[in-house]
Amino acid sequence: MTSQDTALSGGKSARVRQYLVGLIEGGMEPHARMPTERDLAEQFGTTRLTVRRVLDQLGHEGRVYRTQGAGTFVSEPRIAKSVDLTSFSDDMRARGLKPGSLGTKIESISAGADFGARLQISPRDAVIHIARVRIADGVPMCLEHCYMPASLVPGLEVRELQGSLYETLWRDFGVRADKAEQSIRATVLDGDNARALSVPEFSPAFQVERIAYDARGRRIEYAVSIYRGDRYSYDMVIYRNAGN
Amino acid sequence: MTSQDTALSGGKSARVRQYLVGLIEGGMEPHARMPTERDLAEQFGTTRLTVRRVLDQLGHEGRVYRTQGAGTFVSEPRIAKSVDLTSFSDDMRARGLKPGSLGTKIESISAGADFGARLQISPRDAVIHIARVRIADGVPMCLEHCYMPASLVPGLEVRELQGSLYETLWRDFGVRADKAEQSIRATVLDGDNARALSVPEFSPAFQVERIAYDARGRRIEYAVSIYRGDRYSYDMVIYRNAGN
DNA sequence: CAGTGGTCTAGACCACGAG
DNA sequence: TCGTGGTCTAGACCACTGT
Repeated sequence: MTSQDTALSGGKSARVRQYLVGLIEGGMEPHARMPTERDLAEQFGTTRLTVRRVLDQLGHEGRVYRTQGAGTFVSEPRIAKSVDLTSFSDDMRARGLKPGSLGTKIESISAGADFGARLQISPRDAVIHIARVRIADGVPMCLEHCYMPASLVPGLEVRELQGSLYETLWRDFGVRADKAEQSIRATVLDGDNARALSVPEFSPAFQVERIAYDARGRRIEYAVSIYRGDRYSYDMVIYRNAGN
Repeated sequence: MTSQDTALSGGKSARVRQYLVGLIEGGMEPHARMPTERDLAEQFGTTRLTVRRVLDQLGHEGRVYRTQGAGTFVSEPRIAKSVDLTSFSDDMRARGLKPGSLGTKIESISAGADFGARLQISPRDAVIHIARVRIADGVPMCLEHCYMPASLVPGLEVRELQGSLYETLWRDFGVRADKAEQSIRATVLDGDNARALSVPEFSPAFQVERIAYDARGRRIEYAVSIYRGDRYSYDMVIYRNAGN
């Protein structure tokens, strides 16, 4: 849909990206200079434009920073990549933790006005509701409620949900989440939620609401998650845009 | 530094962007189709690449969405542009509120180990500390502590800080914030902070830490802000990236 | 000054959506 | 089938950094 997809497809950008990510993760020191755009273009038999799209994207993800006239440099690793659409599983693995779930429940309900509006389906359509406690290295991190049009995931079973929901959607149902709108709010945990996350009542937490879309713009998921505030932060790189 | 700057400079992208933002804000209905890339390129005497950079950027900002084969469409307005580097003042004005400050204090301190490291200056260098309660339509929204190398803002006075700090930096000191690394945490308000924001103790809040850079990569600001959780949310559009 | 990233041109072909 | 956005080519010139 935008240049992000570059690396998903089999284009040249993908190879350039893999190479550069390999460099970054494979031992380049922070603030070390990356190869120049022109060198990379020649090395991969492509043009600067292609290389630039990849480097700009890596810049957005906070993995490199670029300075006109000087070069492109490896960022310090502390900046996370929270402005990607990632599954909880991938997120935890990227942090070196082992993701898992507790007490996964699946039910089918009718959408009603609320979920109907959010998923843009009829209020009478069936919706699959998945509730899970997500854990990392055995520690509860997040309470997750996910709602999907039942027509998208016929016959979804609990046992398919060991790992990443998005992986399951893609592997078993050919549905791919490409984009999402996400809203993050600050909240405190009430008794039930606090117990489920093994933290004291009134602990700070994030409430994250998300609507995910596939490449055709169809809404495929509405999710509400509660993340422990003591274990989570959102780290991002932001740029100044035009004054509009 | 990246394509964002396009619209800051006087290039053709700027004109295209202004035109498109004008269309979006000037009455196009949500989900209405925007002009095609080829039409825009012809209209502005430029190429598709230039138009595409602008449209991709607007997509990232959540103002339009794009579907291959179908076109580019205006987003529903509810998605905010929180992944921009904006000042509190601009942010509030974009929401239709009148920004202001209460109890602004400026002091000069020596950086010490902490601010020295964060601003990458010597611990003995002077640092300007600005503390303010930011208000919108007279209502306290946010507590802001901002630290800048004193050498960047010689002679900065309280009276210059009526509006946006970033505007003051640019207008009076030629310093422009182009990029920032930002970390958002969930927290609860203790007594003093709760009183300053006129909310009950233990209310949920965001703690936002930010290091701002200019185009040359120099650190120009370290800021810690506490935002009321009941008045604030972070809304963003996120895309799925390569698997890496 | 040489070399880097930033912007832009003028095309091309492909993948996909809708009629 | 036609028009859309997605990817890519092979150049060009400019702005800026660092020596």
